[in-house]
Amino acid sequence: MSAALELVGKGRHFASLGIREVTRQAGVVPTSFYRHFRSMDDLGLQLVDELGLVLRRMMREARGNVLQADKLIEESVGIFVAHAQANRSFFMFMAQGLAGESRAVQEGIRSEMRFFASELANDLRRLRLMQHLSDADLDMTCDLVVRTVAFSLTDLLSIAADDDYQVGQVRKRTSRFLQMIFVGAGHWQSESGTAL
Amino acid sequence: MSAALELVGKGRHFASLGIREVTRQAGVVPTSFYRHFRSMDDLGLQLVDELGLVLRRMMREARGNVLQADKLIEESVGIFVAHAQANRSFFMFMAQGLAGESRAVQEGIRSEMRFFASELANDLRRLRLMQHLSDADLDMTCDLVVRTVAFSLTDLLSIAADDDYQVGQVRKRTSRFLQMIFVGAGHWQSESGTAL
DNA sequence: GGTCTATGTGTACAAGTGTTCACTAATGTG
DNA sequence: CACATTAGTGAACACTTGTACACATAGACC
Repeated sequence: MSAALELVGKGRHFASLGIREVTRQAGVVPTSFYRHFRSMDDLGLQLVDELGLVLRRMMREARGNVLQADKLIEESVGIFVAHAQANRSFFMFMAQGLAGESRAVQEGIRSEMRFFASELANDLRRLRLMQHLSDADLDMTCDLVVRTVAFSLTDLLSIAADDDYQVGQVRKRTSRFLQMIFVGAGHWQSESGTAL
Repeated sequence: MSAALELVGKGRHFASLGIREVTRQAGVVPTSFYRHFRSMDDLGLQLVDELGLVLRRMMREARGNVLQADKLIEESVGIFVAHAQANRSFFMFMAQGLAGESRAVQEGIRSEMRFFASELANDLRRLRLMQHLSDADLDMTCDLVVRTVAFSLTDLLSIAADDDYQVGQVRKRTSRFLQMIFVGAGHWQSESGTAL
């Protein structure tokens, strides 16, 4: 699994990896592959499971570190970016998998994102934020937030990991996106029938 | 090029396609490939160019058909969904390419999206909408809109093309996302420093 | 009609592919 | 200690792959 991630981290697409290639990178003979996985799709699925762990660690850290509510967005985005940088290959795999060729992997990643969104909704409830929104509307908002962050991932992964200026730009832009979404959420319902 | 698209439409990932496979699908001998393309990456780049045409056709239709401003979002999303359905393989290629393994294709698609966003901004200006936003803020808003729609693409492409109910759901959800964004844009600046 | 260009064909080759099978070394458990 | 399980090995198989080269054909243009 690490070997596959390393190859992805080097710019390869998961869908184009072969069994021999992965085992070669792992410094192991091709037949050994079958001791652990039935197929490449299987490996992909197990990677999705591990991705879930990475995301949960990230959530835990975010919950611990975001203290003052007025910088909630900036700090959360910062933590996200930091984790994405620290686990670049993992997040590349995630970005690839969303439109990948294994339906199962695709669904797995999608489900991780749903989980993430619902946890975010719970956190907002716990913090007594956005209390005027119905449950459904809060869920929708969080879904939109998670999608927006996920898309920023592709920005982040397409620039050099050590290009601090560009990374800063991505962080700033993502924060503003989220601010706009939350401004919209703040004025939701009251006028959701008007304008445009 | 059509052959490659057909394979993508069948669920394959572009990055995993080989020259022989594509030419086989095209009903032509492998060596013929080199008459038209230098490599698979090259083929991908030409597909991006053609994708640009598809997107422009879509914009033109949207501009022609969106008459009453109060249904602007619903109608635009409807047109987008219709085009995505009619050119499923093309849009699959686009979704794949965003996190694909060819840097050039990636950048090409990204650039098409930027163009799309800037055209959208121009249209809004022409319609005298969102006039309280600075140019930069309008651009940002349109960027966010385009990203949101692009992400909906992955929802759309992951469900059966003839599942009208689910397609309707995607359309409805996408519209609500955009509404929320525009509500946010409508209240931008005035209070962009407050709350959350 | 002769020539040029674009496209496609057939053969060939070295290298890489997924999978199988029988074998081996290490590990922890009774 | 004996034994079962787990992880790794090496050789072999039938294919598939990218690419090179010389050759064929059909249409456009003088």
